[in-house]
Amino acid sequence: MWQVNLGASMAGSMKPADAGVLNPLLRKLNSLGFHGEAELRCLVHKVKLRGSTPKGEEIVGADDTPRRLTVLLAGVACLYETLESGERQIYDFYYPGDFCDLHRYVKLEAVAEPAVRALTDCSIGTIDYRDLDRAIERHRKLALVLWRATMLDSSTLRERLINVSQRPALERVSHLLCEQLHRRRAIGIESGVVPLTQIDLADAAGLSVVHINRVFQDLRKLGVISASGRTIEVVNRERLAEIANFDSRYLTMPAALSNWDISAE
Amino acid sequence: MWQVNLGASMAGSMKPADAGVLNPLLRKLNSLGFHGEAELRCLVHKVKLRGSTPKGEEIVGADDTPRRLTVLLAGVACLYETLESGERQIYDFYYPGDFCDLHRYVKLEAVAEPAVRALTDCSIGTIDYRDLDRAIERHRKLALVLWRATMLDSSTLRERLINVSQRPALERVSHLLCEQLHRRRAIGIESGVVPLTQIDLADAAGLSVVHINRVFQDLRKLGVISASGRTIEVVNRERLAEIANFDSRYLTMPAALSNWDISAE
DNA sequence: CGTGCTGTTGAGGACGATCAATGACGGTGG
DNA sequence: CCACCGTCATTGATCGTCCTCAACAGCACG
Repeated sequence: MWQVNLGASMAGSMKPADAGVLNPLLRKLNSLGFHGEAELRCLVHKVKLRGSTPKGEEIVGADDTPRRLTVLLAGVACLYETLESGERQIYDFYYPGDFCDLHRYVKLEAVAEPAVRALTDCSIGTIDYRDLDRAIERHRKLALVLWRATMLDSSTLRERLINVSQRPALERVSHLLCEQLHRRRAIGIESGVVPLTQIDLADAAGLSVVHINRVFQDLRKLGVISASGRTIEVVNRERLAEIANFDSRYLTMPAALSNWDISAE
Repeated sequence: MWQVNLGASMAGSMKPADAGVLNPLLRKLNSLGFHGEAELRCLVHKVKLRGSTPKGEEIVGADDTPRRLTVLLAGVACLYETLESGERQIYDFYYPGDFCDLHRYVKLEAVAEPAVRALTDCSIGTIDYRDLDRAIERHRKLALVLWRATMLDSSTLRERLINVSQRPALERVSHLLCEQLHRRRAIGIESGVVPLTQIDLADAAGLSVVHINRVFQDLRKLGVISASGRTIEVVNRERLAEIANFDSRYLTMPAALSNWDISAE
């Protein structure tokens, strides 16, 4: 774990080594409406890189007392909770640039909260709350931007509820796959591979693994996903989106900036 | 619609007429960790009372361009969405003091968003975004407080997802009822009456009305709810909570204040 | 005194869960 | 290189929860 040094360089022109690592975060902040070199640097400056977290490992525990914000920089993780019954419910997936535990920043106090776990090998960065506090103090718009980030999560969560509550299995799984593809594309990954297991999808869809598998057979028969071994690969996005009745709007934040731009800057 | 005048009086000592109306909001802000006369007055001052909204009426439309924040002052409302299939999914219930459309404040731009509808006769108040912006500017902690309010909504939403995704019907309905009782108690209503229809519960639980009805029969046989006609009344809370496996923690915000108290005041 | 909305009841059927094996793959250590 | 093990995927059979359709009853409203 070491402090990132951006030097005098700007985000976009960072030295390749650092730039590559933190780019997802910059991209994310941008998509949330946080532009401007000074502001960006102010926050990105404070990111401490933590080692990589192997697949299956916990990134944020349920009872951790939060002292810093976690940002996913590479890999795929999930927000989840394990119920008394032993079932795991996945609330959300995280991709590079996503904040893993923003919900704890405003809540504080170690109430049992959902945890975050690596679904593939991940690498993460952290920002101490103290640094975050100071950054917000300096650039008030940052509070709005982070708030917006949590509202995007809410939006995803609502969609997840619809998915689980209303859609039949085939549509449900398709929808989930569509979401993954869309989010990966948003961070520059064009491939149709979804690096999750059927188990992960089951826990997100609220279906049994067995049934997920049967749905996969159907999707293969429909020529939507590849029949190859382990890895899930979508080979026909259009068809998939049709089946899923997918509307990606819930995943993106409208570009318009808030009143805060006028009144609070 | 008229501007509330608190005069020189403080929140707690307002003239009965006004005090009664705005008390739920004050209570809510308090529970979110927003104390202090000046701060409270600053915001409450700006509330404009709107007439009462009859049961069934829409309070916030799906495509409304938001210009003001809506606060529920009396009655019960819900956040919902109507799907292509015609099904209604209820995401959350609102009780007096709750903000109905805080999610729009940070999102802006008229994307289709969930709407809010009155489930009983309601009365609401509004705060213009401009006033809200100014209040936040003056008392920075207010941004945190409102952010926290949205995070509480998220918490409820996660619980709703668990409910729909993992719990069998009897437990599911019981859980929903427990939540209503708990939230009503939090605003000072001790009665066991839940002023919702079976239809409302069905749309929140993701179950058919028919099945909800059957679950109700069971709950009556178990002596948990009254057998009387229309109104739903819980007569044995303990039993209900047992059945539901209810843990109310997701509904309340830990009292602890944020770092912002130190760094941003 | 109809007309709606909500609640109630019955019958039949579908979707998905559960249980129980088996297969395939990848990594590990001998 | 092979044997072993754990994880993940696959398949079959059975069962149960909940849905759908359909009809009717009750209360509340104008």
